[in-house]
Amino acid sequence: MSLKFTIVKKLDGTLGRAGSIQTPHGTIETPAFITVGTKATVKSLNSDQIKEIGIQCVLANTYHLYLQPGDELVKRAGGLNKFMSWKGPTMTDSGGFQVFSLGVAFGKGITKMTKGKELLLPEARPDDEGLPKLVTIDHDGVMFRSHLDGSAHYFTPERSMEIQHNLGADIIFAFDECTSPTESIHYQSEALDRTHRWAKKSLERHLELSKQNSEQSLKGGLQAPALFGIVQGGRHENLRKESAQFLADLKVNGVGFDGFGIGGSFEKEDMGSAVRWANEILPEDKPRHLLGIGEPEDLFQGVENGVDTFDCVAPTRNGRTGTVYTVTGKKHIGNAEFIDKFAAIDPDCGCYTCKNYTCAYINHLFRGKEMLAGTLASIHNLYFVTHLVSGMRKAILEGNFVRYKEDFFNTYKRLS
RNA sequence: GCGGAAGUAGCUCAACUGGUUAGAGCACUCGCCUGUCACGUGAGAGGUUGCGGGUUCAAGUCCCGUCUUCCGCG
Repeated sequence: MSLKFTIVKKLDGTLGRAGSIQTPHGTIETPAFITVGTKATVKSLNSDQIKEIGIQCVLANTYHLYLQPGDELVKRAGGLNKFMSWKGPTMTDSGGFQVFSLGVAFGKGITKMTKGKELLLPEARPDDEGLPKLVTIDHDGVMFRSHLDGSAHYFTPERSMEIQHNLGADIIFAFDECTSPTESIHYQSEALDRTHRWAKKSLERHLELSKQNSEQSLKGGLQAPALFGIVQGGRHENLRKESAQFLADLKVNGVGFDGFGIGGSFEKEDMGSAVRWANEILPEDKPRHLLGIGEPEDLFQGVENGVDTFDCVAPTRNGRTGTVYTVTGKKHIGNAEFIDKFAAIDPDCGCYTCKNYTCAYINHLFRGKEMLAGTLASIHNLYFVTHLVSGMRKAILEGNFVRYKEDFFNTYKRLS
């Protein structure tokens, strides 16, 4: 496999560690925050801006790129890196999250992270009646109805691997079923069996394709990616542990996964323990990615519990919709208090936005619905989160992680 | 000066022949967003219906007066 993971230093008394992941397109120093670029673009930013922020890696999406412009086209373009003109490491998600986001979550306001356990009660679940259904799950795969034009597309683990190999990211993920936090333990268990069955099929097909790829790469084709298996199991300790063990042990012709993703949806307070259950079992010498997690408090929890990389839409989506991160918490930059605040979002921030623009100006851009608004806020938010996590790495290496965390939460308050 | 039309939320406009608590869009205020269906979305505040009389059980709506604006004619 084309990936090498090295642990440089561990965080005493926890599962945390600082290390590096070497990929064909460069090294990711971990812990690291990875930026989401679903459709081969970090929304509103170009490659130079992504690089200047200090972003190490971009994660794109299989389902979206398969629908548009098509994985074959991306392959013809020379792969994801060339297509989007990004020289650093890349990942692609398998489409497993869309089983959830376009499935049971579609149009119902259910999110990956629930707040308040009442949502987990069956009687609080929204009714299915009259709502559009874009996903049908069966034993072998998932039928998606395109959110773009309604056309039907059947995804299997094998198909997801083929698409991801065409896209050509450095790290790809097994096709899984991301379940809703509102599902019963019975359903979670059933879904987990599916995810495990699909994990094996993903690995098998991946190895076949890798063999073909390596023959092609001698002739100048794309290098074979590394494959991460995904741990599921919802909020349940036994399922999480079972899943971690299954994936850790899974081998095809003596070859296992190159790393692991931890997926699923959580009740806010349960996330840390769900991650710990998995990471206590997953092999220490393989990298672990926590899928779709990204608020500052969650990132600290993830790192302490042994997560190496994260991806999350929060910095970019929040930025585009007017919420910015500051050392005292999140703020709505479009609010009236910023109309005439002629100072940077954070005077001590080193990002391009804070070095060049005032709150008043960004407030004006949001009120005027100017495109630059989302760009400037995204730059700031990505810088904030990226450097928060790289700061954790530095703190682990220097042995002052606890103080780093305390200093952060001394001023940072959650909005809600 | 004469004739006509129109005055309803900050703005643009609704409200069948009089009939509950005068609505909507935008703007405004405040939320929300965690492997992107997303430059998305929810809620709230905001009106003595130009002003003054009258008819009626009941008036944004009908009548009279008055003010303002627009159009046409002098």
